[in-house]
Amino acid sequence: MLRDHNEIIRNRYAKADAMRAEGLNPYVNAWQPTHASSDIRANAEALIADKTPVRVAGRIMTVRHMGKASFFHLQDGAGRIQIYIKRDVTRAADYEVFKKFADMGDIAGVCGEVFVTKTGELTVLAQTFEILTKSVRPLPEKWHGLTDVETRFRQRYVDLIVNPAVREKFVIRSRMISAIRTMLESRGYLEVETPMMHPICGGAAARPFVTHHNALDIDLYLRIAPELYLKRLTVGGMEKTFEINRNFRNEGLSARHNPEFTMLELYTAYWDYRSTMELTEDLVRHTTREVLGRTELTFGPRRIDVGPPFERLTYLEALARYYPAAAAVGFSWSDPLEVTRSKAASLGYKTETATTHGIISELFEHHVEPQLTGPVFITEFPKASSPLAKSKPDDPFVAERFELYMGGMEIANGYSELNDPREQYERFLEQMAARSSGDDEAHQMDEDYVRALECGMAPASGLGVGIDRLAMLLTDSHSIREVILFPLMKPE
RNA sequence: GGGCGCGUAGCUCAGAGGUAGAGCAGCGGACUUUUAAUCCGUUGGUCCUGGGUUCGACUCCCAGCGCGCUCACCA
Repeated sequence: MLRDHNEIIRNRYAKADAMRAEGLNPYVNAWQPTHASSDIRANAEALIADKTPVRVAGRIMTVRHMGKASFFHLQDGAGRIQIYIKRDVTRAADYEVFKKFADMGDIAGVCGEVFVTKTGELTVLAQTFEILTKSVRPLPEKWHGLTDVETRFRQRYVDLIVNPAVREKFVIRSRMISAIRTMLESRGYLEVETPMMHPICGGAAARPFVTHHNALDIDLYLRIAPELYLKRLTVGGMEKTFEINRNFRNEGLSARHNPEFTMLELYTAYWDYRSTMELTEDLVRHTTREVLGRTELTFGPRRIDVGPPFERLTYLEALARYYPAAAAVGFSWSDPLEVTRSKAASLGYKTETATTHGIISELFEHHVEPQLTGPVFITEFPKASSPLAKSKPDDPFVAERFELYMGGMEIANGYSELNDPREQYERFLEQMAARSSGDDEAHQMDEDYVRALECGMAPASGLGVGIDRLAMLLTDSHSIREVILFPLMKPE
């Protein structure tokens, strides 16, 4: 791989060797800039007026040779600044270095005065020029850049060099997480870190990755969710906690799924899901305003405004509104399986799914979810699919649970936490029964978690937010891979 | 896993059963305010891999690999 050198690469390695032969280091140890390109732009008038020399460093991106003078742009972390290098101004030895050794893609340092060219571009007139790092591999061309999706992800470093919009997306992602963290801290939440390696896999319904600890000779699961550990902290008296970190699910890849993805989970003692819904709304609105400076989002053809109060619909209301045929049939969580199946069949929908809630979920995901531009809270999920959630006092089939939908995607999920140890134990038993009848995503029994609940967990409510999906919304990205720096790829 | 599509120079892309093409990049030359700089000249290829058909395959066929879209899965 590293030896597949073509003529261009061989020539550039030869230039690096030639530099060494002249006593120049093609990979210098350090070089201190005084200004970023953005600093020069921000202070342009003063810098031009007092002729203060500036030191800037960056990657040579476009070169225009004109005999005994050249223009090029240096690209640094903040943007680009044009450099003018000319024989009768630049130190003679440095001018020679530029002529003999500099290539597009090299990282260079320049010191000089700031001026404006006659075409009006802010420019540094180089008094000195140094190559700080020799680049030997040619960059993609300047017009079309790099568009090949596979190369963009496999060689994200090249993508970041030549596609400024890509960098911008990851800046937005970082600011988004920072805004979330700041807001939660200001509201008294404590950021914690819980294990990524779990002896018992729980907190969600998903297939796990399995690994092995040699010294203990035990299998461990990469976590599919931090939920059960965070609620142990609630038992321990940590009343407001959150964790922003990776979850791992051993499932297929899609535009909305990467096997490792980032989740915000938070827990608040003494709250129920209604309060958590309000917090979720604040969180999304505040973060959007903080990062984008507005509340309106463009997501493909959709316009999403997180400014006004979020709409709220129960699960079955949403099904009825967005799939009117289902309303006519009238689904109910309390229907026996055969009844639900025949109702679905009357809609022309045949399924092998073995539960009432499973069939209704399929209809919801297929017919309703894509239409939920939102922001909209869907509430009152079936208890049978929410084994860690508290049920509604007045409806034994429904859990106090909500999900937030935006852009046709599930963004967040929250509920009132089940804290009755006996009921939790029984729900684990039901999950184990489902597991032994073939549902390999059902929860495992977690005896210690039940023991923790036996100590008494204050009433509490929790929230999970898909950070990658939120980043997709804030950056108008339609694949999760656009907001994950190094998405999973098959090895080359 | 199924279906559809793609894989040609460093990059972006044409092409076609009979010598492999362009632009940009690169290399050589002219040019001291250019910015897709311009002008002259020029190098560069495992046409994804392996089989097959054929006098001849980059092209057609089969298989594989990688990628994309999509369906399934992901409540």
